[in-house]
Amino acid sequence: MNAAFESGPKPGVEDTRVRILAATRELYATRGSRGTTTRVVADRAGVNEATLFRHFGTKQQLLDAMLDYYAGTTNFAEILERVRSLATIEEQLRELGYAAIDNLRRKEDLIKVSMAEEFTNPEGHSCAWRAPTEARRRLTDFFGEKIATGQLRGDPKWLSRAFMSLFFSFVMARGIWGDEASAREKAVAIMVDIFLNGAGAR
Amino acid sequence: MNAAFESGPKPGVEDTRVRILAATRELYATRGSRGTTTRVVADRAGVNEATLFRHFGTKQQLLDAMLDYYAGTTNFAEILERVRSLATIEEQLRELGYAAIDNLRRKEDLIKVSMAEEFTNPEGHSCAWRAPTEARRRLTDFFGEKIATGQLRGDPKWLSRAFMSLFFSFVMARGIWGDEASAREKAVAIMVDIFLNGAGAR
DNA sequence: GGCTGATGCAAGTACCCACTTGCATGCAAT
DNA sequence: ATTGCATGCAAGTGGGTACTTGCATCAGCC
Repeated sequence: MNAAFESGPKPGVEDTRVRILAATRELYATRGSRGTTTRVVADRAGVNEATLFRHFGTKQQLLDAMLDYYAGTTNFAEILERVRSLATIEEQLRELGYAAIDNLRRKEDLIKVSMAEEFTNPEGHSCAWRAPTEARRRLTDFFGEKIATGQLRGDPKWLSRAFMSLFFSFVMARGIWGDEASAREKAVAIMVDIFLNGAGAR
Repeated sequence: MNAAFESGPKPGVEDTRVRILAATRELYATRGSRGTTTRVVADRAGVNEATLFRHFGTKQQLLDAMLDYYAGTTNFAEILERVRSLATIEEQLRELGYAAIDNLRRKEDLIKVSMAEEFTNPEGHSCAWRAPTEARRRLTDFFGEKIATGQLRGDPKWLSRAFMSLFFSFVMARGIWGDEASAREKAVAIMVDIFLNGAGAR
């Protein structure tokens, strides 16, 4: 029986799990944890509600499993590899900006909801922050090297914080402010310019 | 009968309203709109549940009234007045940074929850964004002047966006990243420095 | 064929919630 | 004193929700 998965469940089982997790994510992102009802999750997953409980035991455990499944770390090391191959620091920062925006957008729904849930639920599922935290650590290291080689100045921890802030807000506040949704390239160019050279007149 | 409030409700009535609104804010901020139950609101306000409905009709109307009451605009014009009296642009920007952080912190709870609710609820109570939107408009104007006088360069809309991003994220992501909660002054100094002069080595 | 384990199905339990109703109370203006 | 109004109180209604249970089905494996 599927020798590749020695101790794992049968293929069909894993499939059910994933369908449930996907449905959970959809609902969690659009209705929040309190708005996510087990019944609707089961329906959307094309699965009986009892099956859902047989798999995950509890609604809370289901939510935890979902966040664990979807908020996994992005391969930031790989991105940095690509970035390092670029010639100028402007190009490198722009590439990082693109990566930041793309990754944030991919999980925008989860991040927004988790941000509030963290407030809203005492025992917040903080695993939604695993990826950003990891990214920031690596970015701090990267900026540390840049400072060492004289391309940047300042405290790498604060630089990474400022840099990520620029793009974090760009994604998160997109709906609030005038949008200009298509302006990804422009946004990156401007933010990187400000980050590198400042807004002061020269 | 209390000639000062010709058509208004009696003093005791207004008091009840406010107590209910305060309790609603507390709960909304810590449990989200779905987690805010009329019963608990009434209890916390020291008021009968029926009274709550007699005042606001509907839970939704209560939430709307609460957000309208608490998310009112901050007097940004006044802040700009104070800012303009400062000598250097560094000082002015720092003062703006302080104001941004203070205002955001004062409504941090509402903002975080509203950010998710906007996703979570189709007809989001977008009035939570009134103040930030207003602030950004005025900040854009302010930066426009600075560009005209040659103290800043760039597009005022993007400058205001970048500037606010720096502080928005500082407040919103405080819990996520290493915190350094007390670092308000340091944060402002560093963010303003980056905004004005960039992080590029000089 | 017989066993095992994942699933479907239907009904049920024990809550919780938004919202209502009818009546009593107490305060304040007239 | 009487009237009006805000409020308290207690019970209730209709609906939703998390979670359970018992049984039938159907697949693959021995």
